[in-house]
Order: sequence, then structure tokens, then C-alpha cells
Amino acid sequence: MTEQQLPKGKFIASILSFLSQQEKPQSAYDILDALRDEGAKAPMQIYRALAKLEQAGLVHKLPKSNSWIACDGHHHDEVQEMLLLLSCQSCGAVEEVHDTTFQQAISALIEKTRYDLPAQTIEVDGLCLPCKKDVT
Amino acid sequence: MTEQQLPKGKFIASILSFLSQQEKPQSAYDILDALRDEGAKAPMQIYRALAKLEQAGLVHKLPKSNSWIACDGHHHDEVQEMLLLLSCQSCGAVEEVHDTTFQQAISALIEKTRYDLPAQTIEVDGLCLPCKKDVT
DNA sequence: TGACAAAGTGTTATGTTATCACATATCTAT
DNA sequence: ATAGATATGTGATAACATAACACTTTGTCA
Repeated sequence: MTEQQLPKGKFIASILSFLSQQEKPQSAYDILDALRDEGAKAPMQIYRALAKLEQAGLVHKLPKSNSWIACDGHHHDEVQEMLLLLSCQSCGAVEEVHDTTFQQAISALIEKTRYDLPAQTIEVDGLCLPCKKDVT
Repeated sequence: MTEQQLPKGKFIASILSFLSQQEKPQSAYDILDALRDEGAKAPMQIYRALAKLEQAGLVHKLPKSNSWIACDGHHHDEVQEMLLLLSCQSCGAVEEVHDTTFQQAISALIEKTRYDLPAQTIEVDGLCLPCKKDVT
């Protein structure tokens, strides 16, 4: 079992803690505002910390909505695996899909298209079950 | 066969023509620059036209790279179907994946997660075969 | 045909996300 | 102690996107 080491950096711990407490993904500027108290003043400070946290597999970026969540606890390798995030457009909840089905579909895709597909996060937007019920 | 009707609007035809001639996806601001001659002056003019073209299934937006391509000719319904775009990070080529494998993976996902997944474009970044060869 | 509604267009201002560039500070090994 | 690496502070700016409002054109129907 690899040890889950926190990267070094001034805002690292605060950002991780903040994101963990949020139900919805937060933008870098949301995080910046939340960390004004602690001396955060410019976007770069946040983006730099987020980059390290993502490297470490401790946070994930939703590539389409440009926002960030804390990792749900599953271990991700330093070289990040292909990751599917299901994002509820109503309540903001994000589900990490740890599932072979999707991975297999990607493999089939690689086979067919001959593309080389590096590990990346794929965001799919939808409605979670509770929100779906609320709508009806 | 549904007739492929061009939406109305000043820059509609020019944008579609421009995108069709490009090998790589173009940003809205790229398009704006290309259409200065024809009187385009502000981003809104471009975004409005792109929205209509996307509605009509004539162009696709790469949701992650914020750029646009002309549709490859396959018919897309007005209510757009789930669409997978494979985007080469080296040469910019984009391939529309018209494939049941992917559609099945999405169905399995819906089954498993109970999410409601509306039609959307999913962008996956990679390296196309020719570019992969160039690297090695 | 005239009048009204709907759709389209022009334009300014602003919001949002992200990076560059460079200066300064801190840490670490010798 | 000091040199090199790493981290941090900060202003400017790039890149992407929409709000808001005024105005014009087009469609339609009594």
C-alpha cells in the first residue's frame, strides 16, 4: 500500500480541507475567496496548489466545468488512471465511477481507432437518482 | 431522410464554410478574426451563430478545449445524440466516433449508476495513429 | 396595408477561468 | 556560509463567455 503523502505547500492542506467539506465542485476562484483569511490573494497561488494536489491524486478537476473536488478516498496512482466523473447538474454531486465497464469501452476504442489515449479525467453530466425523482 | 436545413443568420454560412476548411478545431475568437472582413466585430455575433449551428447538428463543440469543428457529415438529430469526439493533441485532428461500443458503455453506466444522462458531447484527448508513429 | 410580434443584429461592458513573467523568499546539501 | 533548487507573492494579461439594451429586419394576420 502506497503511503498517501501530502505535497508541500502553503495552501495545500487548507484547500484539501475546504474541498472535502463542500458538496459541490468549487472553482479555483471560489477556493481563492474561501482562503482570503489565510492570506490567499492571487489565482496563481491556488492553481499551483491544485496542480500538486492533482498530481498526488488527492483532488480531481472536472475538465468541462472547470471546477475541483476532493478525491473520494480511492487510491489513485501518481500516474493517474483514466477516471470517469459523473456530475449531477442539479445538486452538484459528483460520483467517481470505479468500474471496469467503462475502462473496457475505452480499451475497445483504442483498439478500433488506433488512437493512443493517455490517462485523463472524463466528465459526464447528468442527473443523479434523487434529483431525477424531484423533477418528475 | 431529414433535410439538412441551414439556420438563418448573417454569419451562419461563413462560419460553417470556414470550419469546414480547417483541419483543426477553432475557438470562437479564431472564427471572429477570420470573419473580420465580413463585418464580424464582437464575440457575441459568433457565439450566437455557433449556438444555432450546434442546435442544427452542423457543428460540434469540444467541451474541454472550448473550440469548434464542422460536423463530419453524419446526420445528427435536432435533439443531439450522445457524441464521442477523439481529439489528437498533436495535430489537432478530431474524429467523431460513431460506434455502438461506446453507446453501450454509456447505457451500462446509466443502468449501474441510475443517473439520467442527457445527450452530450464527450471529448477524449489522445494521439492519432500517424502522430503516435512520429513520436516513436 | 398597416400594425404588432418575433427574430435577428450591433455594441458596450463585464464576468470567469487561466497563465506568464519576474521578483523575492525559503529550504537543503555541502 | 553559500549555491542551487524549490516555493511564494504579485501584477498584468490572455483566453473564453455572457448580460444587457438599443435598434433593425422579417414574418404574420386581421
